[in-house]
Amino acid sequence: MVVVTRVSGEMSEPVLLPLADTPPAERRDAARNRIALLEAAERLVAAHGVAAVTMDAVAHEAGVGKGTVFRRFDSREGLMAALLNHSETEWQASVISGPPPLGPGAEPWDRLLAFGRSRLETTILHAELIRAAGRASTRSYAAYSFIAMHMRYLLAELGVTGDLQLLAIALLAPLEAPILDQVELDGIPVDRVYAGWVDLARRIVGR
Amino acid sequence: MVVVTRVSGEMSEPVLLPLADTPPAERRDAARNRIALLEAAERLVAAHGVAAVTMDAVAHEAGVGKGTVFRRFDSREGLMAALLNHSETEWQASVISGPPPLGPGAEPWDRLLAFGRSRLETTILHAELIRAAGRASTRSYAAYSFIAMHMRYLLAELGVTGDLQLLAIALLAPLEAPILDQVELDGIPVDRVYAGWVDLARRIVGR
DNA sequence: ATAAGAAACGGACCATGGTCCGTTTAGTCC
DNA sequence: GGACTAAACGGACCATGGTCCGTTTCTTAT
Repeated sequence: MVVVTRVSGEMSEPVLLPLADTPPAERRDAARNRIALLEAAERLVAAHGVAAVTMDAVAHEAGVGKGTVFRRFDSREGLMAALLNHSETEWQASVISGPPPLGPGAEPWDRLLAFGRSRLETTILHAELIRAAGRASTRSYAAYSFIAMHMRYLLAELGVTGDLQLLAIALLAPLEAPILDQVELDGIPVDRVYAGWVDLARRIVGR
Repeated sequence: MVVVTRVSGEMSEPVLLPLADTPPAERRDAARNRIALLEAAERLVAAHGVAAVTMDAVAHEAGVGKGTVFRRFDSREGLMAALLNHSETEWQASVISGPPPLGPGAEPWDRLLAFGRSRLETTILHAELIRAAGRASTRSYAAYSFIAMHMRYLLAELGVTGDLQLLAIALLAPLEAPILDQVELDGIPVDRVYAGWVDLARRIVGR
């Protein structure tokens, strides 16, 4: 939303130029509370783990009413998804502009391998949060669309042809929390999962 | 567990030969209640959908206390997983001994394609239940191990070499509910998902 | 048949996610 | 600055999953 300070002279026409269908902008108190809640939640996670992040607890820790938590984040899953997005921002930055081979500058194939490895590790690292975010993590979860998009980009760079969206999903799936769940139950070590994934990538890309 | 009827003559020795660490066998009332609960739950699903399957509702419908429901199935997810297993039994039978190409008798490649298609449809059909079963659906969910095992078998038949377990997971992943969730959000039609999966299979199998 | 022990039962009770609505507060317009 | 409106607030309230423990029922041994 673009705010134009009132033109002092005559013709004191419109002052707000809402871009397309931009949401009406957040009220100050609302914004303040969002931040307070996010920080409170982070504090709770750090101190007592994801399980301790109760809606009541967060509300209390942030010094607001419970209703406020729900108005801001819709549900517990929504709150978790918000935490997740925050956590993954740094990772995204390193993909977009960090050092190679994860960041730009390396050969596509090497970037792909680095991407897979890094994604696998990040998923494991955030596993608790991802599970707690449930479906919200794939929905509003900005992180996911980024991941899928980048994968499509890498596949295109590698000259892969076909339904890139579907191929990207297929290549990403074995690195996602729900699938990893299945794997870890059998006690397979991470390195083997990665090795299997590389083999898969080779077959898909055609190397 | 093997039960040997008492030998009428002398030497009236042991009567129960528990195999290895077989659980102590279910008491009559327990067994009766398990069935009553399962049927009650099925009735509720049929009548009002998965969402209406409340633990209280099931208990009431089965004419049993709530505690009993939990003792039998551990949790709501556990109950859902049980329902799921029941639903999938028929499908499993058609894979094991039904008509080709899903059942035995067809070429491995054709069986693989039929398997993928059928699995995709079944997942969509049971989507609600699968979601409601959550993690229990991959854990105790007997159905899943069957699926994975059959996929490994087909890959082996096709002469695929490598980490078959991992490849099976990768090939199955795009047909699973959580991944399908992502796809359906973008409104991709089922046929396209299937086509994408076939392409994936081709690349993995090497055709 | 009876007694003893183990296992199952049932429903009150607790914790937590989610809703509702009367009250308060940030913006806006004069 | 004061009035007005829409949005945000807060916490009582509800629904539902899950636990607990005193009571009842099955099973086995005598």
